[in-house]
Amino acid sequence: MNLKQLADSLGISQTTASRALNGYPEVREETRLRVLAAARKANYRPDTKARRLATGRSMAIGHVIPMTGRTEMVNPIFADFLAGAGEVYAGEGYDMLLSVVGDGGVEDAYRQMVLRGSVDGVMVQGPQSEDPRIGMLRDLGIPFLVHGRTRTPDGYSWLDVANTRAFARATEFLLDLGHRRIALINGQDGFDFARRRQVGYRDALRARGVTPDDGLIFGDVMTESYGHAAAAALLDGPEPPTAFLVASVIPAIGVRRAAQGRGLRLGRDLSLICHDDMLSYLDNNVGGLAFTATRSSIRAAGRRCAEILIDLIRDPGQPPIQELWETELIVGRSTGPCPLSSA
Amino acid sequence: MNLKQLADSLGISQTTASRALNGYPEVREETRLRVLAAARKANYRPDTKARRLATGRSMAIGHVIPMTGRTEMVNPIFADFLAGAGEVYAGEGYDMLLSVVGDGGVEDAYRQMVLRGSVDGVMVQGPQSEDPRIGMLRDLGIPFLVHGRTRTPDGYSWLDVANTRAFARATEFLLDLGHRRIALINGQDGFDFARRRQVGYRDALRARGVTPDDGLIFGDVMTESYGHAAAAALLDGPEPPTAFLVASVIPAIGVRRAAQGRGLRLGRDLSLICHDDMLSYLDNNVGGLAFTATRSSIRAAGRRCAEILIDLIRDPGQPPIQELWETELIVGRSTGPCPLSSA
DNA sequence: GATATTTTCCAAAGCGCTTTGATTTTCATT
DNA sequence: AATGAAAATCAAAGCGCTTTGGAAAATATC
Repeated sequence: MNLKQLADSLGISQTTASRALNGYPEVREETRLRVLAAARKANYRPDTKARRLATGRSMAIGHVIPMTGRTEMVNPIFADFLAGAGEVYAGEGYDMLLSVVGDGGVEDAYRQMVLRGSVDGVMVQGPQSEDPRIGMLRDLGIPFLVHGRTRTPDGYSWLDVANTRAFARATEFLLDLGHRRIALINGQDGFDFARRRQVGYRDALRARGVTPDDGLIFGDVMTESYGHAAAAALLDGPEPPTAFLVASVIPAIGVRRAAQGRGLRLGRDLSLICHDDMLSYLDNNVGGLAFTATRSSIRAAGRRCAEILIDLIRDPGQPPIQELWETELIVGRSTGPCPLSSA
Repeated sequence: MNLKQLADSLGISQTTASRALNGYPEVREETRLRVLAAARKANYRPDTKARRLATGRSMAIGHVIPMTGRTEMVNPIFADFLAGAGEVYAGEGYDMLLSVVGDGGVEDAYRQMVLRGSVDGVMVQGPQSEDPRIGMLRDLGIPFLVHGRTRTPDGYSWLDVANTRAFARATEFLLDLGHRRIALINGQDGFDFARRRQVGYRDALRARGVTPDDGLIFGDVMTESYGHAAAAALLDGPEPPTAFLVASVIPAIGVRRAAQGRGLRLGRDLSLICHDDMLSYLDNNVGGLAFTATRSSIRAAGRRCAEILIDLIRDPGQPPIQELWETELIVGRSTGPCPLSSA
């Protein structure tokens, strides 16, 4: 059943039928109801392929999720972000177009989407400190929103959490508890969020007269086993840290495993603060993991990013929208005074 | 730049240009090269919106991911499955259309996609034992593939792991180690995979003369805190189990936390086997979590599901394709002889 | 060299919708 | 009843591509 058939069956023109369905005012109320009723009865839905061509809008937003490295990992954080964004898209009538590609193909995936006119806008996740996608998308002239920032975040729209401040505060919190040897189990080098977090950590240490020790700083893809391996190496080393600052609950679980495997209890023998993206399956509330954490919902970020991007699509002329979210520092049971500080 | 402009700039017809680009034989090799060169130079890509309307194929496959319950959780397992499927789609020129909807809107989301002609086929994840989506999709006459099965898996295409056998084997393994009180920390009731796993568990117990105890069986959304809560309740109860059979590494991490919080070490004081979907960020290999596990890569399943679905789309007349995957039982460090069995 | 074939190209139709510009109908005004 | 304005409808063009049914050019056959 297509529009023509529907219109014919009612003895009206396609134009009128189309207008009735799309809520245009220039159609008599009685006619509109007739059309609506017939459409419902026939289970008619306008063909998106035709509608998109006719309107020139594809009513879709592109996401590209990269598979990182040899093991082809897909960040679970992306899933919650997608869920948040997807919620908003659904509500606003947009489709989400997802492209899963190897690390090398990310730029090309975006270019394809845009050049082929498959999307009205694209979302950029996990920007590097210098990220070629941003210049490319600007050149292509497509609305886009970056979740995160680059080193010099000017001239484009983004939403980010205040990573530097979050990690500075967390570091200060540990310093206040007497910790001096604080390890940073960071995300992968190159990502700007990791850079900013390290800046916050280093600045906070220096502000208290503690010289950052490069031997305490690790950076890698944020898996459980990475957290375990890093913590194991440090704890078995000559000068183990008394506290850990960890970039995500996932490696934090690995750190905890390493600690407990050595008979160390978090919050007593060892302190840990992690950044908590509030992943739904790894809930870190009172009944949950209960890590002390800097917290910010990645799903809420996804929702807001979707809203902003749709806004950008609807009004492409406006100046860049930039939004910086503060994190909460919530105190769990994984932190405590430095056991050596009285010694 | 559109096809007409490209053709005009070369002084040839749209037809010829189209054929040259799409690799049809009825165009001189020299002409083809001219067209290809001009297209590359102009950075031309055919507009998907137009192409889709013209061909009648949307070259897209629909996925619907539900947000479960009040807390609106999105299964991280879906992310790895999507990644696997997405890989194949990209290689075959299909787009992935993702719809994120509340539990109640799943059916409607599928119906929308199909009726509006946005997709050539759809993927069904996480089927319930009786799942209305299957009848609906069959009625709609769209190619679809189910990852998992319903209770009576006839007349449609699916790919599933042998859940019953996997959990029977795992149970037997624990029985062999002397365990008799084995808890089942299952997935949520209603999902067929959970039902089948429970069947495997119960059958294996009964086959050895152990009467299943309903007090040892839990079922819920597979979060970390669920695993923790269930294990805590059991361990603090009057007759704690000596072994746990857990539906996923995520709740298994929660079980481990509950155990360790009570001074119990996995593999010595308490045994645990979980099902491992081989999530990339929660790798359970030698260096990783090292749970004894029934293992099957969800990402590989995603890949294979995509292949089958594309096959189904290309040749819709064929009989249903059904594939049952066996799991591996890999022995980690979380299992050991029942400490009470000698008592 | 004339005819038949094959190869190469083209004009035009069509995909199912939206939207423009014109036309008809209805209603208000005198 | 005549006129003008507003409301409701329609025919047709157009979105950018693919594809059908010929036509023209190149090649083969006699």
